[in-house]
Amino acid sequence: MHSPKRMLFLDLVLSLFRLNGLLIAEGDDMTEALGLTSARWKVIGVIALSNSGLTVPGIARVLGQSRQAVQRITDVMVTDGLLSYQSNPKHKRSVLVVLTEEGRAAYKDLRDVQDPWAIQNTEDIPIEDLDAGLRLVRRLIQKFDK
Amino acid sequence: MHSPKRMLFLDLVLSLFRLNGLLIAEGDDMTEALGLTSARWKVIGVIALSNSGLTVPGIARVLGQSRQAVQRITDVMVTDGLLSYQSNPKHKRSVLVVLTEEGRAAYKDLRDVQDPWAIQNTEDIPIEDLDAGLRLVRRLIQKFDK
DNA sequence: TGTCAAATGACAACATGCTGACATAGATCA
DNA sequence: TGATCTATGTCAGCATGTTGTCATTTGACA
Repeated sequence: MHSPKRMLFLDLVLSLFRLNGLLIAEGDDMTEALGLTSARWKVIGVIALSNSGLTVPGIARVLGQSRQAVQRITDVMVTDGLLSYQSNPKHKRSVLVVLTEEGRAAYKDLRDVQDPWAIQNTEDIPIEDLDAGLRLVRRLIQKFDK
Repeated sequence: MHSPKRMLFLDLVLSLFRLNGLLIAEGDDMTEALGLTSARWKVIGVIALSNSGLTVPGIARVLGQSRQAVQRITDVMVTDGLLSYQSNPKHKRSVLVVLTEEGRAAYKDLRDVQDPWAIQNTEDIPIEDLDAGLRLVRRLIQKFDK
């Protein structure tokens, strides 16, 4: 008991909570001028990265959130003109969520602030460290994502 | 642009969001039978690990959250008998938050489920990997925690 | 000591996540 | 085909986080 490994892991988990909060705060600060929030640029990012259209439950699966939470965000974003719903040939009720012109512009603006941010905050971190970290995170995700 | 490092970092950030949600879900499942939630065992953990007493804003600083959010949680936990407020010799208004008997019992129960969980989920991960991951996370925290 | 900035408590409004419940559409299979 | 299970939309309730505001207490400093 009190094995170093166990303590290390619990420390890692608590630190991840902390980092998560800081990253969301960073993202919110960064996109405040664009009228975006963390919940919104997550959705915009997922849609922009998908080739074919995505449904609301599809976005939720990518983000690992409930479809209801995503639905609420997308509804507001449609009202705000960033997204639009497009009839889905594969499903009568479940529409596809796509970026509007305004949404694509927002994604470009997002990239314009996000890229320098990413570059700046990794310039003193070896790429091997980032890669190893990503592999560990993915390994843990796979472990907990049942 | 589109440098591998930048893409790697953004991928890492998105994966961290995903992992954060999964860890909270894990914690909630694990402590459901104890009548705890993620917000509550975070608070209990912080208090249990502190030698001297902590004030509400102090807990908030450790967790990296707003004092208002922590205040609301602790108020409910006092009502539920897990915590109690103790007059603070150093400050007339800002009381110390301490664990009650019931709170200490809850912390023990928490440890009883958390320890096996930590051991089980790290048995196939080299301690060096965990250590490297923690160092990376801490490095990023330091970068964003102004 | 007197003043003033920072810390704290308290309250409100709001954003974002969750789960539960129910009806309907889609998919699977005997 | 028909029965049945799964996926989805929708609405509701709730937990947890944020920010903003204002009064009060602390603490630092001229």
